[in-house]
Amino acid sequence: MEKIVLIDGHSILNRAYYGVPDLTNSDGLHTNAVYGFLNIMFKILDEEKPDYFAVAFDLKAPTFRHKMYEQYKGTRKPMQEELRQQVPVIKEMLEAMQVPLMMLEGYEADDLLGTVAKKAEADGLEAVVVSGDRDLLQLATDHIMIRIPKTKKGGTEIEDYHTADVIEKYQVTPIQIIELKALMGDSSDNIPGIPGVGEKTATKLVAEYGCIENAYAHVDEIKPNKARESLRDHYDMAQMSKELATINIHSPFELDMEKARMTDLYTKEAFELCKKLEFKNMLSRFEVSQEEHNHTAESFHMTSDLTQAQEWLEKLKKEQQIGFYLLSDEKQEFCGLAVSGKEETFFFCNQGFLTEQYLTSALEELIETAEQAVTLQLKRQLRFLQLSESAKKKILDGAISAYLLNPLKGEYPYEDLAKDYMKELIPGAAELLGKIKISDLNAEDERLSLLACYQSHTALHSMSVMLERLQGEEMERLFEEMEMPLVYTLAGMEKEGIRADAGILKEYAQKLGEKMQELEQEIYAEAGDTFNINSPKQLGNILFEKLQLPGSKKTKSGYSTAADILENLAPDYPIVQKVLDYRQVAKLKSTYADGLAAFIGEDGRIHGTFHQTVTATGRISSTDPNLQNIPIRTEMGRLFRKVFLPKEGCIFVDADYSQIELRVLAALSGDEALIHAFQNNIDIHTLTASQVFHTPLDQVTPLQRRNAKAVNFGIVYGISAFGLSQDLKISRKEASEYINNYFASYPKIKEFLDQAVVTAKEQGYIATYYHRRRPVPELTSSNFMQRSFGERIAMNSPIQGTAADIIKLAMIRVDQRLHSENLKARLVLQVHDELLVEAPVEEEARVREILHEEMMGVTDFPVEMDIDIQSGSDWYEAH
DNA sequence: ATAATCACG
DNA sequence: ACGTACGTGATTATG
Repeated sequence: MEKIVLIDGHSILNRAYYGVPDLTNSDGLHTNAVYGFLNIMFKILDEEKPDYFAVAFDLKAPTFRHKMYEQYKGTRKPMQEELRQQVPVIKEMLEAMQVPLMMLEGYEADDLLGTVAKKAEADGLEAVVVSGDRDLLQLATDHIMIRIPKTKKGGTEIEDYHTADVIEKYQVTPIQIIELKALMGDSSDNIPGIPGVGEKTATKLVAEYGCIENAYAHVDEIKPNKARESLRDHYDMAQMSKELATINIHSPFELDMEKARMTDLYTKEAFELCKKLEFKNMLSRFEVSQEEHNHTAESFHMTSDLTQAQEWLEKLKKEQQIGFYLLSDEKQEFCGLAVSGKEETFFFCNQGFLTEQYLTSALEELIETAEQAVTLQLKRQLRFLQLSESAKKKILDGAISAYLLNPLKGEYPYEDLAKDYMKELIPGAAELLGKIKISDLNAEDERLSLLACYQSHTALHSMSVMLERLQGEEMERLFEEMEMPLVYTLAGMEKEGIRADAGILKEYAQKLGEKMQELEQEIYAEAGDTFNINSPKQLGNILFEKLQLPGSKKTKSGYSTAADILENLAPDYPIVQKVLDYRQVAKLKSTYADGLAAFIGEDGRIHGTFHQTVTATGRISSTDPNLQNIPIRTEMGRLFRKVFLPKEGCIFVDADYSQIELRVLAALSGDEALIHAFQNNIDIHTLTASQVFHTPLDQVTPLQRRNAKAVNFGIVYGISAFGLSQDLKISRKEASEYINNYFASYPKIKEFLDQAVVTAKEQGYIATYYHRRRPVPELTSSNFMQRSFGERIAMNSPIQGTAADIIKLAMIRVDQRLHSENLKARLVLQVHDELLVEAPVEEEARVREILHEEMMGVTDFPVEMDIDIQSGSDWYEAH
């Protein structure tokens, strides 16, 4: 049997608009709705494989049905501008794909869909109607299926309805959907309905009386008094609603079935439009045009031959600026080298005479010869290279420059750089490789070449644009003098790693395991049931339902069992304390005891990864494992620091900035009181306590100091009375009193924080002392919560970011000193305000001096940076 | 894949 | 009235 698919254009476009996060192409054109529409359309067509296909749209002029409603209600909601501008785009796309658009003056899309679907059914076809609008359910029969897509996170789910499905879900026949809608109304479809009649009552009425007219015939019998009276009072409304809800299946519209016959959607015009809209993962659907899609690849060449390679390398030596990319596989094994000149890119396979040794040396030479060399993700490649200091200075990393230009993206794959800075659409790694692993490919596989060449090509050709932008935004020095040198420091730290004792870890794991079992049994005994304590859902049910504990709070999926809630209950309920203990022990065992052990390499050291392009503020992050969140706040956790040891003959020297963020705040704001306090070594939390609580300095109680410390934290986080009240478990009123007192004592800080918000609103971004930018799009949100979030970001980012800049500069300087003074001591960890150095015992004194000089010497603020230095034979002792 | 929780600064 | 403190990453459970 032949089949026709009909799409409700506006309805699906609307669904897509709200279901797909905002997308724009380089021209600033919003494309999310079009993108979502096409995804839904392709999915449906792939599933249905119809013989005919058309899309219905309303015409702009108000239709009869809407006019009627507008008289009643006065206005209609205007369509959002971002959505409105996408309507002509999707129409253009469909026309390019030769899909007929069904439109008729005076009729809604619903009417055309109904008319065509019924006609198709009568002609012996299967019809599939796709809409987000449940009104359409009235069309369902055994041969007309209504499909309602729901854009969920992670994909599109579609609800399908034939007659039986409608009855099952709504307890009424499809045609009675009209009655149902007329009674209960539908705000999204502008049907008023009967006041006071909701889904329940409407369903009951329809089930009982079949239709509205019959319900009115028996209106005296209707049970709920309210509904009966409302029905009586609103007879005219019921009639109008029914008319509004009824789809006209006899509209004078005829679909030209020949034009609707499915042909190839993937026309040249559609391809061009997709390209313009930058729907690059849709381009793969256009098989015919794939070659054109890859036109840049025409300038790529590969070889495994030594003579050929030598010839190409000679050619490359004449280039002033080169791009390069050392390709490695998942196991970090060398796979080949790509080098780009102005016109062409060459790939050298890891094959025959072209060994890793040969190729890396060749690249080192090329970098020496060139004036500038550009790559992406340099740090990964440094394991293969030995560069002179002069060579290091010539290299730029495009992923890092892209991060500086927009630190909110999180990832900077080459295809994004090509799109954003070169207006080139090229296939990404996922598209090139699919699920294939690089290590499974032959050394001469063309896909390896393409991958490396695209990286190299993009690095080279995007950099000029990015440099210009960086210049314009005054971040050139940040890039070249801070971020690029830091790459080498971080690479050194990763290569060095940090020694960790597997034996001690195993011992802790054992002990923690025993403790866990103990607690587990005790918890089960007190709960009178066994359950999975690690499951917040099960735990919440046990605590707040079975045991009826008070103070439950909501989350999206049940009760909150977060620590701050449980801590309130712990003093009164032993089981809660045990759950908290269990959680702590379980965390320590899984993340640290077992977790860290898995990362100890054959050399007895952990080689984690530091990320330079991840955080929004400019901080470094750490993974595999995260070495920046090793426990310290509880003694049981702190013991893990005894696992981290210096190698034979070495000692740890640990230096951390004291109060770096508050010192930065003092410097940036110029607040005299705060500057004076730091200059005179006054305990900052005690001072704040004395100001906030109007108490003489020498009479501040420990509790007051603790609370003042929370206020200081709050200031750095972008203060809010609510946040502070929550943290200190005090009323919002008290919290805002604290804050007011604080600002009265430090007026320039208030000025500074207010100015940060104003500046961020004006410019769209906020910057650190060293010009690092963070965009704050949240500030334009119409949502109060979002906007407040943006304000806190604007207050916090320059502080956190400037502190991050300072320690980055310190790292570079310390690292350079260690090298230039030919010391064996090496930087091994950075934890945001702390540097850990592994030093031969005889170098300890020198290293302490260097740390002191370089960490303090970064800034010349009116407030000096201060550091604490300690040494020890493990990290526990040294910090 | 996402949410909840918790480790750090 | 709204409903959160800023920045991260790993683990576990669960859809």
